[in-house]
Formats: sequence, structure tokens, C-alpha cells
Amino acid sequence: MSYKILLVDDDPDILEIIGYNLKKEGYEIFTAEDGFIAIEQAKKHQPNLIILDVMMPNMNGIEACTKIREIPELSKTIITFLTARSEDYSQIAGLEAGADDYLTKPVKPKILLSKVKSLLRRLEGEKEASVILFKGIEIDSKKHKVVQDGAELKFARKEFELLQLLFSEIGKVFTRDEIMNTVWGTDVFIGDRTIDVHIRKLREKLGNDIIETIKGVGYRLSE
Amino acid sequence: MSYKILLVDDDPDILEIIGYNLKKEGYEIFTAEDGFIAIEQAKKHQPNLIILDVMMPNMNGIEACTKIREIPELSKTIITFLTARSEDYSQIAGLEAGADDYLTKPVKPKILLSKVKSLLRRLEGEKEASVILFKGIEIDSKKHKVVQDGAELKFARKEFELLQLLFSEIGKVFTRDEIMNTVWGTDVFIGDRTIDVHIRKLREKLGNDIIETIKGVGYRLSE
DNA sequence: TTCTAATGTTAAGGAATTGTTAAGATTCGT
DNA sequence: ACGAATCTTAACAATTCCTTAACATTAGAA
Repeated sequence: MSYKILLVDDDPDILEIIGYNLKKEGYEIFTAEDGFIAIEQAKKHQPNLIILDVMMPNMNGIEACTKIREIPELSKTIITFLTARSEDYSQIAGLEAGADDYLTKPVKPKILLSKVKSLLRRLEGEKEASVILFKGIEIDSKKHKVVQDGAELKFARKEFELLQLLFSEIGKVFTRDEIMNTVWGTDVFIGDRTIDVHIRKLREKLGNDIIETIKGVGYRLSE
Repeated sequence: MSYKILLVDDDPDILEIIGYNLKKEGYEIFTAEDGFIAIEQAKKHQPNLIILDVMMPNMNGIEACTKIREIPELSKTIITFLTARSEDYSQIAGLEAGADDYLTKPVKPKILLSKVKSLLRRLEGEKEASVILFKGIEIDSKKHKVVQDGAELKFARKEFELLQLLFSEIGKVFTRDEIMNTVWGTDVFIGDRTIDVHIRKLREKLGNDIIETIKGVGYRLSE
């Protein structure tokens, strides 16, 4: 899939120069000449990246950025500013408005491209992120984070590993042996009740209708 | 310091007109009448800006531009083309060759001046920023600078590197091993408490609600 | 239904991990 | 080379987590 980029600048020359370079790399380009149009375009096309000039008539880049950041569907959109000078104030204000980065003019094609690529790479990372969603429970292994209905739940290490295992194949029954070998390793011997206790803690936090016991076999997520 | 500008055109009249106007503004002007001379002059004087005619005998402006772009010492030089108005193709080719902007003939002095000024002004502010902002904390890796709520905080090297790592992927859990390998390198062995001590110093400066401990796993920024 | 093996529950002690502090070692700038 | 800043370590404190044991409950076979 090709990434969508929205360019916003009141100078058509800049739109053309940057746009030309980015199109050449295979990006899908949209343009806007002021903040109002930018917001419209952003809503319409949901770009992955917005390159936003700070100084513009009507609505300046910082205001536009603030507005865009309030749009939920665009929460994953990366915004980068274009600043003419190294105006420290505008840089800081821009970052506070929710921008991810900024570029300074003049924009050299190579610098622009490497920057754009690196910013978009950030998105890819998020896409690849090992996040599993099931019954309103979101598990992010990288962040070691579990969110249920918007609230974060805390899990200790073993609990988290057990949870990960169960979520690794939703609905599959994991035997006690499998659980032991995966969570504790083959060289550790623990009593039978230890697994139960951990299962219990998971149920305590997630609710009782998530993990199902298959007596004599093991545990699974109930679909 | 006055800026150096190299004018390249095969028409001596144009060199004189443009040159006169720019000198009047205090710029230091060099001229060349074809691409070969232009490259020589560029190497010799390292101008800040080159205004390059596209249509020239011997070596045209696009070729010259490409050659100039290959010279490392001139990587910060801004190049702008001079094109007759209708040559769309040359504009595109020029951009591909690495030009930053273009002017169209006939060149009106006032337009020329404002363009030149704006191009050079941009040069002043040229720098690349890689800034991360999170919870009111702004990290500028290039400047080795951290600002929290407007106030600058000082971090020693290891502290800063550790902070950078944590901020490089907000929310991700970094294990002790990852931290060791990134901050200390794979061939250095440090005790377990060393990392704790550094984490402690970060917390001391940033507050306790920024860095979270995931016991048995590692540390992360708490979102 | 009754019985039994499997699982659920609870709290507590111990183990493992991390936090804290200060002192000694090292590095850095002048 | 000297003093100051920084880094590392060790000893100890604090905290969290894991495991276990004892007992309760349940599911399913006979």
C-alpha cells in the first residue's frame, strides 16, 4: 500500500517542488493552500503524513495542527511542520500543538525524502506491533501492556506470559504441560496449583467469562 | 557576513543586470558564462547561492547542477534555475537534478531580490531537528538538550543516552539487556544496580510518573 | 446420586527483583 | 595535573512477585 501525504503551503512553487519529489517516490500526494483546506483534505483522504507550513494566510499551521489533532480518525497521522527560519518559538509551539517533527526550509529533496521515509517507518512499526485484540482486551507485547475497555490493567511477568500464551492462539486449548513448558521452561518444576493460581489472577482482572477450563485437558479462551 | 552568489548565464547583459541589482544589496557576486566555468567558480568561491541559467552552450544548467550537487563542500549551497517561462520540461528536469527553486525570465529586479533574500534567509535557519515531545518533555538529540515545561534540564551522557533510548519508542518496554547493549555496548559488563542508579537519576530530574518499572521485564515510559 | 479426581481459593512465607545511598573509581575539561 | 563532574559498585532496604500448602468446590464418571 502506498502512503498518502498531504502537503500544505500557501506557496504553489513549494507544493510543486515537494510534491514532485514525493510523487516520484511513489507516494500519493494531496495539497492544500491554507489551514481550512488542509483540514478538509485531511478528513477526506486520511493521509498518513501531513507536511504543514507554519506561516499561512487564514489559518496558520499551528492552529491547523491543533484542529487536526482533535480529529480521532487522524490520531495516527504524523504531522511535521515546515518552518522558514529557525524560529525557536514556533518550533516549540508547533510541537506543543501535537506535531511530531519539523523540517526547515529550504527543503532539499534528499533530506526531505529521508525524513519522510523515517517518519513513515515509524508508522510501519506501529502496524507490525504485536497487538492482539479479543473481546475488548488489547494485548501489546512490546509495551507489556494490557488494555480492557480503555483502562490499563497491570499484570506481573508470569501472568502476562500466561496471558500471551492463551492469546497466541485464540480458542485453542493449552494443556498444563504446554503452559509449563512455555511459561516456566522445561527445566523448572512447579506444583500443580501454581498454574491455577495464575489463571485465577487473570480471571480476577479480566472477568470470569474469558478463560475457560476444560477439565482434564487444560485452559482456553472462550469464543 | 555577506553572502556569496554565483550568477551563471551565457548572456552578459543578464549577468550585468542581475549582478548590478544584487551588488547594490550588498551581496558578493561572481559570474560564469557556461557550465564549466560555473563549476570552477563554485569550487573556488563556495557561494551560498547559485543562480543557474538552464539554456547555455557547452554544458547546460541541468548538467552543471548535477555536477555541482556531487561536490560535498557545496552540499549547503542553494541552487536556483533561471528558465524561460514556457519550458515546463526543464523545470522538472531541473528539480530532479537537485535544484531548490527556479526563477522565470524575464527577471524583474524586485521579484529577484525578494526571492534571493528569502532563499538566503532560509539558509540561516538551516538545521535539522530531531525532537521528541512527550508529557511536556522535549528531547533534542542533536543539541543534547532536554526541556521540561520550558525549563532546561541537564543530563550527563549516560543519562541522556538512556533517556533517548526510552524515548525512541514511547511506551515500549526495554529490558535490561536491551538497555545494556544500547547504552553501554555489547562488550562492556556492568553490574545490575548500575542501570537502576541511572534510572533513579532520570526519575529524580523528571519526576516519578514518567518512567515505569515492569518488574522482571524492564522499564518503559508510562503513557 | 455419589464419589473421586481435577480444579478453585486463600493467605502467607520466601525468593527474586528493584530502589536507595554513599563512597570509591574514572573521566573530562581547563 | 588538578578539580569537578560523572560513572560504577557494594551493601542494604524495600517492594513485588511467585510458590506453596491447606482446604473448598466442582465436574463428570460410575
